[in-house]
Formats: sequence, C-alpha cells, structure tokens
Amino acid sequence: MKRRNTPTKEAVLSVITKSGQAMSQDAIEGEISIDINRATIYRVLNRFCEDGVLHKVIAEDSKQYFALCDGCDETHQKHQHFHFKCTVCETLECLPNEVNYSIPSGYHVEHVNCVLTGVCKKCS
Amino acid sequence: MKRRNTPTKEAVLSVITKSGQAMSQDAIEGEISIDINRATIYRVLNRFCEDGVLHKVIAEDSKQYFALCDGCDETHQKHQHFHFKCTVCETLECLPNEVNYSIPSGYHVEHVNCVLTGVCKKCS
DNA sequence: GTTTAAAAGCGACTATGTCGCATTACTAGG
DNA sequence: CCTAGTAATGCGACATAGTCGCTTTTAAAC
Ligand SMILES: [Mn+2]
Ligand SMILES: [Mn+2]
Ligand SMILES: [Zn+2]
Ligand SMILES: [Zn+2]
Repeated sequence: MKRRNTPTKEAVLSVITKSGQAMSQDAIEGEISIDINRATIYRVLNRFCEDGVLHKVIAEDSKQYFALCDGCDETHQKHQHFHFKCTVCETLECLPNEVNYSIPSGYHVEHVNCVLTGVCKKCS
Repeated sequence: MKRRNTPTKEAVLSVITKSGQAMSQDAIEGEISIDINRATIYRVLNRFCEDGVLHKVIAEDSKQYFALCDGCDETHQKHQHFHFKCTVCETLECLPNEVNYSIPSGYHVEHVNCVLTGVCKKCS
C-alpha cells in the first residue's frame, strides 16, 4: 500500500494549496488544468485524508470540503477548530478558533465537525 | 400561507417526538405507520423548520436530521448546542451543551452546525 | 527492461433531496 | 351543510454527490 507520486496527486494538492481554502470536488475539478476523472479526484482526496495531508469537513450544503492540515499529526490533533462557510462567496475556510466542548460522561468523541455559516469578512 | 392540519403532519411529528431523537427522512418513513411520499415528508419537515417546531442538523454522513425544538422561539435561540451522532446505534441526539464560539471580527454568523461523532453512552 | 501493484479511467449505480404538475382535501364563509 | 379557494399530497422526473467494480495505465523497485 505504498503511495506513488502521480501528476494527478500533485495537481489536486496544488490547486487546494493555491486556493488557501477548503475545496469541494467540483471546485477542484473546475480549477484544475488537466482533466481528471471525478471518481479519481475523490480517491485522491480520501487518500490524502488517510495520510493526514488533508481533512474533510461537511458543510450545511451536505457537501464534503477538503482542507490542508496545518501541522497536525494524525494521532494527536483532530481538527477541532471551527470552519466558516460564506453564503455569498461560497467559500469554506478553516478558522484558527478551537472548538471547546464538554459532553455528558459516557460519551466518546471520535470526530468533530463544526461549521459556522454566514457572511465572511471580505463579503461584509 | 396558513398551515392546515393533516394526518401526515401529525404522524411525522408524533414519530419524532416518540423517538426522542433527531431523525432522518428514511428513519421517519421506516417508523411511520401510514404510507407517506418521500417528497411530502421532506416538505412537512421543512415546513416544521420554518415554523420553529423542528431544527435541521447536517451530520457527518451528509444527511439531514430533524429534531424537536425545545422551547426556542425562532428569532432568539439559534440551536447553538452540540449534537452527537453515534456510529454504533446510528442515532443523532441534541446535547444540552451550548456551543461557545469566538470568531475573527468581520464575520457574521447566521447558522451553527456542530456535530460530534463517536460512541454514545448506551453503546459504550 | 521486466515485474507488480498502485493509481486512473470509465461506466454504472446508490442515495439524498428537490421540483413541477395534477389531484386531493382542509377550512373558512356563506 | 355546501361551496370555493388554496394548502398539502402523490407521482414522476430530475439533479447532484459520492461510491464501486473492473479494465487499463503507469510509477517505481529490482
Ligand atoms: Mn479545517
Ligand atoms: Mn439540536
Ligand atoms: Zn464571503
Ligand atoms: Zn449509540
């Protein structure tokens, strides 16, 4: 199961990196120069998530958005920060603000998905 | 646009109330005694959301879950509490714990969607 | 260069949710 | 109680997101 370097992987990662935001599959396909199959894009994205390169966020539009992991090793950080989805420019970004939650005892949290929706700084 | 009372509305609300949890369309359809069209169930649910009877949560499975609003009038409370989705029993419940977020200035938040995923108290 | 297995392409498929339109059935007014 | 008006339902079609199996291609190890 060793990863290989492919033009597809590089292209996908480059588009996300340049955007500076979280991106959905269709946004990536739209921005990318070469033609990549939809299923392939999803497979590339999911592999990046497995490898701790990207993390996945579910927004209120029920779509998956993929964002760069910023200095988090898989085992420790769980991407417990807020995300912001702007209804005007449609972008989704990672916020620096951490999610601090407390839950009743007996519950075991494995993933956190917190998305705030509204109007972003630029669009205000 | 005045609402009417129909058997469908009552049946849907009754199923959700009895369950004590947030429910998806397919779960509702499965639990309900009478036969109701899928599109109709969604329309009923969305009307309840407009009327402040239910609120909608997007879980990590990208599905919509609908939960009873507990003493919140539409204008004030924004359902800013955490939700918990159990990966074992597949249920999604509203937690009493409030979401306290701080975001960079310039951002205007309209909706909050926070879901914790893991194993619930019962399934632990 | 050969080998081999990971990755890509393609098509089909599932699932969720929405929409338009014809039909049904609440409910208010008489 | 009847009737008219319109909200709500059923049905079918549709859109979109995401996945899967299978074949072909290709990275990279030897
Ligand atoms: Mn993030
Ligand atoms: Mn809730
Ligand atoms: Zn914006
Ligand atoms: Zn459970």
